[in-house]
Amino acid sequence: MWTIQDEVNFFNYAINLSSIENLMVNIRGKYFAFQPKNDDAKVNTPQARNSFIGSTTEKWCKELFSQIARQNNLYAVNGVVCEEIGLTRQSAADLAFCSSPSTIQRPENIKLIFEIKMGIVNNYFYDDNADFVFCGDYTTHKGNPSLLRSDSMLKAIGKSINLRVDSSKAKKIPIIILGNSPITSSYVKKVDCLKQSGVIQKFISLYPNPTSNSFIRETPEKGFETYDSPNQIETFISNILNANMNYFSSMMSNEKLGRLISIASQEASDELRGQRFIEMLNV
DNA sequence: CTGATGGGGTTATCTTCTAT
DNA sequence: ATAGAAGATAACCCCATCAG
Repeated sequence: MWTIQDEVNFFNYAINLSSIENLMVNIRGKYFAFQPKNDDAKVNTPQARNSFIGSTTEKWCKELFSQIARQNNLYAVNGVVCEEIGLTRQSAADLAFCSSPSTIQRPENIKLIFEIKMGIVNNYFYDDNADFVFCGDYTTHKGNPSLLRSDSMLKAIGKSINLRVDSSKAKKIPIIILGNSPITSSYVKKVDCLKQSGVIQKFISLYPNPTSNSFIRETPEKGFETYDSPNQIETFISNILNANMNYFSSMMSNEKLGRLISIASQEASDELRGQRFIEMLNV
């Protein structure tokens, strides 16, 4: 799971590829990951670390999830492209479970899509020994990491909707959002509604203890959950991979809906009735 | 060049607190 | 009871990077 050590590792890795000026903000001669909450210095904060942290968290998730993928006879792949369902080269899937390790995939070989919205959560400063030292959780600095940002939530929801409306070929692919922070109270109802309506199967925080203050650990309908262990993730992922679900949506009159139901009801089993109904919706 | 993505800094607006 | 401060929210903008 996500820890302070992962964030320290990130800075130690990135400092070799970049400079401290590109990674941290200089406040009166001292470098910080974020400006502390009560600091009033007018500082110019670099944006250069963003793409570093983006690629790092995507690889981090691949490592965490690849074992689970293999247990299900699948591969965890970063940057999956599938034009048929709207995953272009410019807007690939951050991480997906596929039946082969290739980044170019056919829709039927993509079994699960992850959208990753993770970043540096805690604050750090750079000390005289060139070490990155923890100096407070996300409540102590001015940044607003991961799923706590409203527009990160909107981006995640938007990308998921893009997949859902681009073609019906993605209807069997569950979508999961991965973060490393809690969510705000204003998104509690929304994530449960997104789960209920099938657009997004779950928002997950991979950071079990982001603060000692109280925070939203999960929502009533489990549209958002904070996971404490890889075991929990494994159970959830295996269940969702075996559920054989369909995404469907529409806007139609009771009459038309009733007509479809009565046609579907002539099939011989629940399995076939469900299948027939979904087929009719996708015309 | 354009346009998209990444995380995240900034700010207008609204709500809540605090000191009269 | 009320004015102003402080805090929270939501959405805007930023900029490095990459693909085409």
